[in-house]
Amino acid sequence: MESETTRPMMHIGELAERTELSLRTIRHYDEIGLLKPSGRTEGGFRLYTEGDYARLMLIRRMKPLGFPLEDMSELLRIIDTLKHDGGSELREQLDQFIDRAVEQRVKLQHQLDMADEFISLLRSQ
Amino acid sequence: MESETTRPMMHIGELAERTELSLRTIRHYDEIGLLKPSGRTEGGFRLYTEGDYARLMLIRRMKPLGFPLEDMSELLRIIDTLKHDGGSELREQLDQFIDRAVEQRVKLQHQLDMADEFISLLRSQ
DNA sequence: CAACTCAACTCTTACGTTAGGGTAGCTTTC
DNA sequence: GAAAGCTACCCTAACGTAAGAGTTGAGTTG
Repeated sequence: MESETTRPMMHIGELAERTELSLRTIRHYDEIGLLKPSGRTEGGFRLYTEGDYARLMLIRRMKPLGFPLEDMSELLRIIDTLKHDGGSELREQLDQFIDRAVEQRVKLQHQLDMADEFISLLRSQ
Repeated sequence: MESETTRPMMHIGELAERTELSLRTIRHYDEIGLLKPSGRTEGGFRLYTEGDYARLMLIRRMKPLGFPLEDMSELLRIIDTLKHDGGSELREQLDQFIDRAVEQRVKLQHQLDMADEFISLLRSQ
C-alpha cells in the first residue's frame, strides 16, 4: 500500500515530465505567481506536491482557451475560494469566465474548420 | 456591368475590413515580406489588388495551423511555383507541408477536446 | 474650373507585451 | 562526481499601441 508519505514532494524535473511542460514554463509560472512550489529544499530546489501537480494539469487544460496567464491566476483563485465560501459575486465572476471560455471554444472550432479547408486546398494542388 | 477598372486598387483600410485583419498585421506582413502591396500611391499609401486580397485570405486560413510567418512565405512561394512548373522536389516540399499541417490539425482537435473538458469542469463548480 | 479646406485615412518610427526558449556560470543533490 | 537544479540575463515572434507628420479626395469657395 502506497502511503501518502512515500512521495510527499517532487522536484521540478519530475513535475515537468508528468505534465509534459518544460522546466522553463514551470519556472515562469512560479515567477509570475501562477503556480508557486509548495516548498523549497535547504539548497533552494523547488518542491511540488500532488496538489501542485493537479493544479498544473488544470492550467494545462486551460491553455487552449488562450486566456492570459494572469486571468488564469484569477480564475484559479475564484475556484479555490468558491470551494469554501459560496459568495454570489464570485459566482458571477465564474459565470463570466465560463462565457469567455465558451466564446473561445467557438473560435477554436472555427479555426479547426479553417485548418481543414486549408488542408484540402493544399491537397488539391 | 462592373468593369475591371472600377476597383483596380484598394487602400489598406478596405483590405483590413474585408479580411478582418488589423492594419498593423497587414503592415507587419509587408515589413517581413509575406504580402507586399502591389503598388503605392505618389504619397506613399499602400495599394492592394483583388489578387492580394485572395492571397491574404489564404494566409488567414493558414494561421490556425500556427506556422511561423516565414514558413508561410515559403509555402506560398511553393504553391505559386507549382502552378507553372511541376518540379518533383517542390512536390516533396509541399507534401512535407501537408504532413505538418495534418499534424497541427490533430493538435487543434486535441486542444478543442481539452477546452471542452475544462468548460464542463467549470460548469460543475 | 482652379484653389482651398478639412475630416478621414495612412505613413514611419519606436518602444511595449506575452509566453516562454536558450545560455552561462554556479550550487545542490544523490 | 554526474545529474539535476538554481538565478540572471538576453532573445524571439507577432503583433499592440502611441506619437507626430503627411496624403487623399470630396466638398466649398472665389
